[in-house]
Amino acid sequence: MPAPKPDLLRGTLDLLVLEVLRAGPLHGYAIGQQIQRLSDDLLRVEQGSLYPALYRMHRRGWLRSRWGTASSGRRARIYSLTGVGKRRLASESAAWRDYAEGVQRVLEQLSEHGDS
Amino acid sequence: MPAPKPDLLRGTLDLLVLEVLRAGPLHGYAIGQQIQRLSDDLLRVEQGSLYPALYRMHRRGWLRSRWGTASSGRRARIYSLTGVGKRRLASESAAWRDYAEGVQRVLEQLSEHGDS
DNA sequence: AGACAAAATATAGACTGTCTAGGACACGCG
DNA sequence: CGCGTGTCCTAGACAGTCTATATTTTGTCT
Repeated sequence: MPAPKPDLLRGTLDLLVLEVLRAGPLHGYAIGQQIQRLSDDLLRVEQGSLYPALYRMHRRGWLRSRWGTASSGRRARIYSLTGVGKRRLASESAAWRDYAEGVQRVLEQLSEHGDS
Repeated sequence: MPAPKPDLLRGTLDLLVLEVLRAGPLHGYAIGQQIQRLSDDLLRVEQGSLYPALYRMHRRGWLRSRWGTASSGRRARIYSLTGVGKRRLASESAAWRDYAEGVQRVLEQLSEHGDS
């Protein structure tokens, strides 16, 4: 059962939320499930992490929100990307790729032949 | 100039240090430079992050340390992996791969065709 | 109908780890 | 002899996730 390292989630949660919303508006609870589903259960987001993250991103203008109805019929706060959010998604996405690439290089120890 | 997202480093710094030390003992200052070099400058670790991380890992028994001499001739604290550290490297490495894989799947949105 | 589980939002407080911003010391070189 | 730089060290600010708990509404089971 996932939720492995809090410190790994930190730094990627925003990216994950933005990416999930790229496919269309969704409410908070569903966003969490979608992350879990899309990642084939490799990732899990606790509610106590998700909601504060959504407020933060909303406050920063990356998300828009309105009250609506979930597919289950219950009331829910529906989030969608703003223009700023879309641009943010692009930059977070690029930052992640660079970072992951950097880690990968260290793990493979490709460089280093001792020039100088 | 790197050092892009503190929150990305968090969760991988331990892994990076362990991995660099896998190639052999090294002192703190050199570990930081090695991470930067191996990653082709994609990654950068501040001293204020590195030293506390080394103490933490030492305290947890992942690293062994002794006073020695850097290649420059100055005194330096040389770190090396313990048995626990090697095992830790393996598990951190696996956790990273799983996590990165999970993020990748979300970014590609491969699953989900809307069955139900 | 009534009870209970599940969906969905919400929040407080603890905890942990990185950053900025310094300071200290030793060595080598001009 | 003084200065730069390699090297170590630390305090405090800050941000974000976790655990835990509460609340409301809907659907389901007997």
